[in-house]
Parts: sequence; structure tokens; C-alpha cells
Amino acid sequence: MVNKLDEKSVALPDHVGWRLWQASRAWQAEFAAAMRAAGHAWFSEARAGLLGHIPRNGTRQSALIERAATSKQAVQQLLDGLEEEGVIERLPDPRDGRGKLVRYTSKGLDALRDGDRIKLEIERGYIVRIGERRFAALMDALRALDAGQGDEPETAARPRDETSESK
Amino acid sequence: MVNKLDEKSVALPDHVGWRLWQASRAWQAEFAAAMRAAGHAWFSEARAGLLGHIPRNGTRQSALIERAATSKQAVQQLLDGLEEEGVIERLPDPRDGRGKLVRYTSKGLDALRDGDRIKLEIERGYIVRIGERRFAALMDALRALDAGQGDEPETAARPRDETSESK
DNA sequence: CCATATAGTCAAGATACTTGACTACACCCA
DNA sequence: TGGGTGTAGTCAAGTATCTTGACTATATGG
Repeated sequence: MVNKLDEKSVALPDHVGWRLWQASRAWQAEFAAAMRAAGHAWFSEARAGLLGHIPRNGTRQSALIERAATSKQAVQQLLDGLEEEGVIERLPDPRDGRGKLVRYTSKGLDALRDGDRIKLEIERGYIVRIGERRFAALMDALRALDAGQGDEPETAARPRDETSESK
Repeated sequence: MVNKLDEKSVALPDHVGWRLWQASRAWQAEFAAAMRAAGHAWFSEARAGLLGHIPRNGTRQSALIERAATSKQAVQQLLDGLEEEGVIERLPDPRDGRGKLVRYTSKGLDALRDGDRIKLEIERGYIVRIGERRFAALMDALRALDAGQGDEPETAARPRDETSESK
């Protein structure tokens, strides 16, 4: 039963936003599946997004809120979950009675190590798929995009100098 | 408040998954903000993800389920919302009493036109920011990645619906 | 001490998405 | 012709994530 509409032939979007979205989702799905397969059943993409902002040596909860682009309540709820899973722990900040320090437990550091390994494996797969040259060009373009992103809060896409790492 | 925290010097992740995720989120945020500013208050990123799979001339609801990588119930709920907003409408498929045809209303086509315009504006901004050459390399790499996606058997996310792609 | 700002929490609700159970129709085939 | 099986879509309930608003506790600067 071939439809005359023939949906198969209708082109999917092919603009940069769509491509980025598809590529990002594919990477995340692959990574999350590998993490769960490695025994980290607590892993989810939302949690990964937060963990990406927590350095190895820990951080203030408030610093986390600044880095991740979400509300402090969202950060807190994610941290609640991660703490319950035993991935991170929260300690009172000795220098500020209001603050809390977030740091990894040994279980969390374990997951981080597995994550690093999996990242490299995925990256290797990408290089095999599209070639080293194209992969390097991809990273180069993404870094350049990020460097130009920083200080303009509105949608005005104004060019900035491409010197990065001014954090 | 002055921030003299040592955490500032800790590097953020710099692997392809993180970069893709950040770039994708930035694009989506910019696009969604512009869409809402253009008067399409119903617009959300989840809805955008579904609309990207609905061609101009409409489609079967079941075809939509195949294309988007989610459950049929998720698709349906998204469509329910879009129908309620008057963006799409569902008609019975004259060729199959079980099926429904999803197509845009004039309001939906209006939004599509605005979306196309905004996409081009964002793309122009990207080209200004990173240069035409790098932008072309980005698109090239993303397309290559997508083309090589299909034959990945092991770790890729699989549809969990019993109806998968057993044709 | 008081005013105000900051760090974090609690609670309620919205959205997106999942699983399970169900109805209606289509198609095959004996 | 009629039942078995598969497909298209719906209904209902639950989970995860994220948002807003209200709140407590501590810090800081007069």
C-alpha cells in the first residue's frame, strides 16, 4: 500500500539548529546507554548536565547555580537526587554558614572515570565515521561558536573577538 | 559581590558531546525566544521537535511516530496540545479508518514561515561569528555524522515500542 | 541593632514523557 | 464468513524535570 503522499521522500529539516539537536541527542543517548550498561543506573541526561558543571574537587552550590543556566531550585532538586543516590554529598561551607559545598563521593568519582572512558570511545567512533579531519573541523567550529556566545544575553548575534577562555 | 573563588579556574568539559549539547541548547533558546517574540506564545522546544517531523503537506500520525524517536503516547500528547492551540488539525484518513492525518492550520503555516525567517537570521549570525568557511565545515561534519548514524547496532537508543521497525 | 542581600529549602504546579491497558479498524487465511 | 493477528490511536496513571512563590538562616554594612 504505497501512499501517494510518500512521506519517505519528504525531506527532514536541514538547518544548523536541527542538525545540532539531532547530533546532541544521538550523543547523549549513546553516552547514557553506555553509562547505564556500565552499572550507573542512576544516570540521566538532566543529571549529566549538572555533573558537567561540578569539578572534581567540588564546588559551592551557589557557584553551580551560576554556571548551569537554570534556577537554584532546579539545581537543588537535581542535587537532592544525586545525594540520595550517593553520587555526591553536601557539606556545610566552613567559610560561610549559609553555604554548602558539593563534592563527589567515591561512587561519584567512579562514575566520572567510567564517563571519561566512554567519552573517548564515542569520540573514537565518531572519528572512524567521519574522519579525523572532519572531526577536528567540527570541534573547531563548535569551540568558535561557544567563544562568540558569551556576553550577549539577547538574541543580537554580534561578532566578538575569537580569543576564548576569558573565564 | 566580588567573586574571587578558585572554582572559576576549573575548566568546563571540552568533549564533543558537551559542545554539541551546549551549541544545541543555545540555538534552541535563541530560536524559541525569537518565536515567542514573533507572537507564537505556544511555542516550546518539545513541540518544535515534533513539528520538525511534520512536512508542509501533512502526514499520518503513525508516520510521525516512526520519525520522532519517542513513544506514540508522547507524540499524541504533543499533538493534543498543538491541536488545542490551533496550530495543527487532525482529520480521519479516508484511506484507512484507523488512521488520522495531521496537517497544519493557517496559523501553523504562519508560524512555519516565521520559523524559516528566524532560522535564516540565526544562521546569518553564526556565519558572522565564526566565518563562512567554519560554518560550512560544521554543517558538513554534522551531515556526515548523521549519514553514518544508521548502522550503529550496539549502544544506540532503541525504540521501546512493540511496533518498532520490523518491516 | 537594623536593613538588605545572599544561600539554601519547602511546596505546589506545569510540562514532557513513560508504561499499561484499552478500542477500533485492517488484513490474512482457512 | 468469520476469527486471529497486527496496526492506529486513545485513555489513564505515574515519573522526572523544571518553574514560581514563599520561606528560613546567615552575612554584611551601616
